[in-house]
Amino acid sequence: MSPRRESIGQEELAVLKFIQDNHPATVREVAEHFAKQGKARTTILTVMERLRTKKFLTRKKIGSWYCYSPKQERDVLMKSVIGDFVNNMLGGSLTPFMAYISESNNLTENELKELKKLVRELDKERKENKK
Amino acid sequence: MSPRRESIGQEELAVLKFIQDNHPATVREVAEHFAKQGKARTTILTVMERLRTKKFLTRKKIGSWYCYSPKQERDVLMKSVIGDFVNNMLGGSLTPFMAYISESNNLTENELKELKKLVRELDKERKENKK
DNA sequence: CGTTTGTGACTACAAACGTAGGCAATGTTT
DNA sequence: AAACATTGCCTACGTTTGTAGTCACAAACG
Repeated sequence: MSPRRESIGQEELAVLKFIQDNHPATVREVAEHFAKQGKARTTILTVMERLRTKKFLTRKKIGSWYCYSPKQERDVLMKSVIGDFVNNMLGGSLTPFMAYISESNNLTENELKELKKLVRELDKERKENKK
Repeated sequence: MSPRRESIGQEELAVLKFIQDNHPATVREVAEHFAKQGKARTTILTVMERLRTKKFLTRKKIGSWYCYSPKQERDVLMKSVIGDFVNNMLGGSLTPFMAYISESNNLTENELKELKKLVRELDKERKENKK
């Protein structure tokens, strides 16, 4: 009876995203980037090793240092992060999310456009499945 | 430099939701409900007290025992839970969320209907703001 | 009134995450 | 080769969340 969420934390995600955009990456490269936010080199190292334990990263020795690469693409990762959130926190329902979008007017022009496209697609699928 | 996320955990949210649906509630009532999931009475007590510390619950002594009530309505709470998630994990962008909805076909008939309504509303707002 | 039961406060512990220091091995520079 | 820098491993500590035990006090019951 202990918390075993086996998920990913905020900082871990930040590091993982950076590596997804800059792989293969050494610890030094990643640490240099996050040094701007005051993070110590060993902090980044620890996070990266934890991400490796959790199977979000792989590493390979090239020459005399390790190069890390992501196991999954950005969109696959985000899908699972969001899926966990929806299941664990929203109880699987998307309704609260729509309320959120509707009440906090913070959709960009582009996001609204995407949303419309999404609705069209879903609608089309729905009709095809109905046939 | 420590994690100060000041948010709400999965189990805490479950307890809070139950209280929102059944307030005012005593610890005993809540504990009885969660006993089905094997939770001990003191576990629920601890969670409820933590929720009180975090200002999600208030309590009032009625007779000789405490009655707990939520500080906020369900939709307000969910809005802030989702807002935190979007800001902390998605970096403020809703795009990944749309990708999630689009790829994991798990919208109910009703959710799709809500989504369409949402788009119509947003569109109308957008046009009015443009004027 | 004494015993049993309910209730709440306090304490505790494990796991996950964020953070980082120390140190040894390896690489670089003069 | 000696001194200095880079890199990786191990250990550690604070906070948050999930879980629960102990204990004291209050209430109920016989």
